[in-house]
Amino acid sequence: MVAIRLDEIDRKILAELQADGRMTNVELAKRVGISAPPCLRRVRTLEESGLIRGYHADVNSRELGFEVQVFAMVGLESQAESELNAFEERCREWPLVRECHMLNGEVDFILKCVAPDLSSFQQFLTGDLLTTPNVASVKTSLVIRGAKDEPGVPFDVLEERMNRTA
Amino acid sequence: MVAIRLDEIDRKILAELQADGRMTNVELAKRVGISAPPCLRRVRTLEESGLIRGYHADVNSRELGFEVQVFAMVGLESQAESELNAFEERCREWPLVRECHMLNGEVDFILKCVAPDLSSFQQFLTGDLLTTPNVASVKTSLVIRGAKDEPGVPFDVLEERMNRTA
DNA sequence: ACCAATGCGCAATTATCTTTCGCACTTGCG
DNA sequence: CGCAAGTGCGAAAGATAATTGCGCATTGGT
Repeated sequence: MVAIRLDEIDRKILAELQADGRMTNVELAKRVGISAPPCLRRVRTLEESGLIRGYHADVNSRELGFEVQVFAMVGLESQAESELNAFEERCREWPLVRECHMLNGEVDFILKCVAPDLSSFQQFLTGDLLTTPNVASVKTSLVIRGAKDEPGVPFDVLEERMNRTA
Repeated sequence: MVAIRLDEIDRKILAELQADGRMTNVELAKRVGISAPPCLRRVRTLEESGLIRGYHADVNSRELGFEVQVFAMVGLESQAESELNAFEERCREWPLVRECHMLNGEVDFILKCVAPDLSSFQQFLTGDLLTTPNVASVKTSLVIRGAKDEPGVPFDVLEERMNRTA
């Protein structure tokens, strides 16, 4: 994956598509100040370079019946690379685990999980997570309420940095 | 927001749009097994009902220069509702904070943060987060590497539940 | 059995995307 | 300095997709 040089227009495109991924190409072109064809070419380039990984509908999981969100801090017995990989692979296979990040510090992994209800989660916790070999400790915290949830890039910060460097 | 009754087709639509938010309506209709017009009508209904919150491009923040990801566990002095709201409002204003969740247990909030580099984050930590009134303790953990990151709904689990209930 | 309501599919219109072409600007070499 | 090659842009035309209106079938209730 080559490092693509991004100009102001590319960054605007990314910001707009992050805000509204279904925007039409003509609308996008209008907003970033160029005509449609070169705009589409830039988008394609951004997609092929991997800077745009994809587009996803943001589905309200709570309304769909996943009312429980839990963060789980996991510590392992062994931190050998093979063991770390093995645990990560397990996480990829568990549908209730939506995110898995390896951390520094005393905890090895943090997992973001969803579940339809508490008993479903407990079932997963005791039946799957805690019975996984090499798992030494798990501390879970229920999400009481969400105050902010905007995965993505803060483009305002990015612009500021670019202007400083330029 | 009324509770919408979802049939199999609606759930397929949600799953497909979560996987690929830019899919054309005709392609979507083909995949879920109906013709284009009723498919579009269903999508509009799902959007208006709030089940689909929006569509977003998934931008590779690391490639864009945000190489640092940090989870911050925050404890407050006072957990009065007004204080909780005040802290949440702060989080919404900080661009480096992408997620803020209120938790049960000893920690009051967990924050997912991004930053261009460590010093930027430290600047935010010492300059903003730690100087915020009512913040009692902050424990941060750097993300070493990400193993899974698929925000959204596990539709396979949902289908299984529906079939069991039906 | 009838009627209303809901949802699907067809067809036509409208909007959008894709492709091709030509032009202007920059870059590098003679 | 001049010229050729490469790159990016905008305009226009053909292809594709989205949207709307309407008729019909199915369902649920009377």
